[in-house]
Amino acid sequence: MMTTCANECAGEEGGIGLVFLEDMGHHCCSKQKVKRGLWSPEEDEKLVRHITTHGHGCWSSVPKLAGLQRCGKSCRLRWINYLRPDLKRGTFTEQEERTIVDVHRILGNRWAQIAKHLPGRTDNEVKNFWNSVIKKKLIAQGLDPNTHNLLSPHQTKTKNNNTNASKFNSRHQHTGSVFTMDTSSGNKEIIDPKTLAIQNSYINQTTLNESITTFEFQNPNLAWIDGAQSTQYSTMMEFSSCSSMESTSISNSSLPPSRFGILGENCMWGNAYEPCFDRADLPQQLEKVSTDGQEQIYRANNELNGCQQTDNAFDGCNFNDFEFMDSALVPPGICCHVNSMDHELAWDC
DNA sequence: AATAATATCAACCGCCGGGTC
DNA sequence: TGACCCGGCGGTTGATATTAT
Repeated sequence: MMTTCANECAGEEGGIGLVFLEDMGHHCCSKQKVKRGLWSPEEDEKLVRHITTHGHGCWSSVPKLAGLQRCGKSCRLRWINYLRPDLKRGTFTEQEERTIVDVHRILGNRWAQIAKHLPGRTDNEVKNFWNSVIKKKLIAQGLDPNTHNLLSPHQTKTKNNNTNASKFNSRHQHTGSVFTMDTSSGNKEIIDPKTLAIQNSYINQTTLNESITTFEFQNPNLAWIDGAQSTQYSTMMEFSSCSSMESTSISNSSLPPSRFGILGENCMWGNAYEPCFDRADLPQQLEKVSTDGQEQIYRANNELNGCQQTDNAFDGCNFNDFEFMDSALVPPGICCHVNSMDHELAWDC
């Protein structure tokens, strides 16, 4: 028989000098006077003593059993976010910071999921750290913290005066990249990135030569890769050919190194660099590399679209600063560049 | 030293999905 | 089948700490 929280909470009385909530909020404790605000050391002690002795059981019954004038939700939150013995305190390490950025790129604001990749950290802690630190760093580097894509010059100007973004745009524009056109599908269905994140997008593999293999995300709804809402082509990435999941590096490639990692059991994340030209003009602005069945492989022309060499603008900037630009999910089991975690995300340029 | 502005983070609020009746 | 409860989650708030003026 289920015991209702309201019944359990009935009869509780507020103490003197505390801030109590009456007749509002806390739907589970609507008939109870509950204290709000910061927890006192005495309350913490009561809660810890109760949970270490009896376990929390039903959270709604914890306040009464522990002698607290809080609602069950508040007790649960206090325990999970602050009193739990396995919590890691202190500032986030660089490794943790990278993990947050990497996983956030895949999952978005799913803080609880992200926190699972950081032992001892809570979703609340991760969320606060993101909002107060990481978000600002990304913006300072000209990246949209929501999509992890480049901010447009306008957005960059609006959100931040830092000029790194425009510098990076310039650099990006002469990066040769390989793409593929999906000429067989007219499917423009827009897919939720979060949904895509849990799908096993099939990848088509094309070997261009002995050392370079390209992989195509065949799902035509690859909006997620470059942040566009719907595209009919998908970004290609270059990988060194190898036969296992062992770490490898790209050789003899004009591309900056791509980064990949394994996320959970069923998916893998990675990033690549995208071209700077308008998608609508894609076929005209790419040099055809090869044709393989229905797929046409293109390489971006370095001189296209008015993109000029602007290396000087990047003196002193490490390309690693921008390695986490674009990302995509690929299913596990393919071989690719997997040394992402070896790369430092250098926040300072 | 005083005040204002900004950053940090603990806690709350409201919603949602799953389970039970 | 619908109402209710609970745990969990993400967004937001507000108190406090820190930094700038």
